[in-house]
Amino acid sequence: MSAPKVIKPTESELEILQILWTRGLATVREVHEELARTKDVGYTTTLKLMQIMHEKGIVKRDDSMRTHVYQAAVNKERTQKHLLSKIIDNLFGGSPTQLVIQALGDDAHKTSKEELEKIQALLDSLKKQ
Amino acid sequence: MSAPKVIKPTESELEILQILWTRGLATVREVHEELARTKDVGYTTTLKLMQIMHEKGIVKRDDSMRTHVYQAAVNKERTQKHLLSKIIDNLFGGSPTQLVIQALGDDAHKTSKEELEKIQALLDSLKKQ
DNA sequence: ATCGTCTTACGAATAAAATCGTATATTCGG
DNA sequence: CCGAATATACGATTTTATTCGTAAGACGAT
Repeated sequence: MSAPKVIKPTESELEILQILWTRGLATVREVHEELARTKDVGYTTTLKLMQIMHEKGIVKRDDSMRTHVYQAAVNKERTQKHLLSKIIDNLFGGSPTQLVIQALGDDAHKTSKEELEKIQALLDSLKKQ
Repeated sequence: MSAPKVIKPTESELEILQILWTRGLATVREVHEELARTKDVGYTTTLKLMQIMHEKGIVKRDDSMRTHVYQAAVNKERTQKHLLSKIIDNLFGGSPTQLVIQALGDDAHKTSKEELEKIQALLDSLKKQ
């Protein structure tokens, strides 16, 4: 009867989750170095963030070693879906179509021919139902 | 030479913007009553939020009357695109395709046949280019 | 003119997020 | 063994967002 855990990572937490989702396992140092490539942030800040995420249950960690090893504790797709659903409500008045249209028209992220085909395939299968 | 203004409304601000985008013009009272239908919030909270948005330049207002009349000062599509772009980076590793796939598969917002057709049309026109 | 209502303004309390300094422990090279 | 480097823990500060109480002015009805 446990309520489906509400997932609401902050922006910073999302950055870290992305790294963990990609790498699977990672130490604070590894995560930090990846973060530091794109933003100016101190090591202890990253550490603290990951500790907080651990308290919240967003990440798991193996602390049997001196250097702890972290991994995401929340499912990537589920988190994406959850947040996206909120954005659809918040920003697109509940219409996923509007969101899709804006996303495909986003000049900052050109969609390649191959990707269009992928979407086409999904569209086809949705239309069949 | 003005830098393209960075638009970063908070969640609460977004709720208000949605109302203003729909109505065009609205008083604090009108916005508040619409907000109050879905969440429990005090009038002065709404007022304050809209005042802050005014300071930030997110909304304009006509204060020639005692009851001020507000309207959005930021463009809807541009704001959506901007925020979406950030989400694509933040949550989908830069791939709009992934976002589209998740959005179309969102059970909380079933996509109707008509909407699928709309997306199909957009897809067709993108493929031509 | 007065009362009750509605308005904005303003300041303050609370909460949440992000940042970092310092302390302490562990490890490793020499 | 000793010192430098590296790790975590912890607390404090800063920043941003949210919420609301209170005051003061304007308005309308009586």
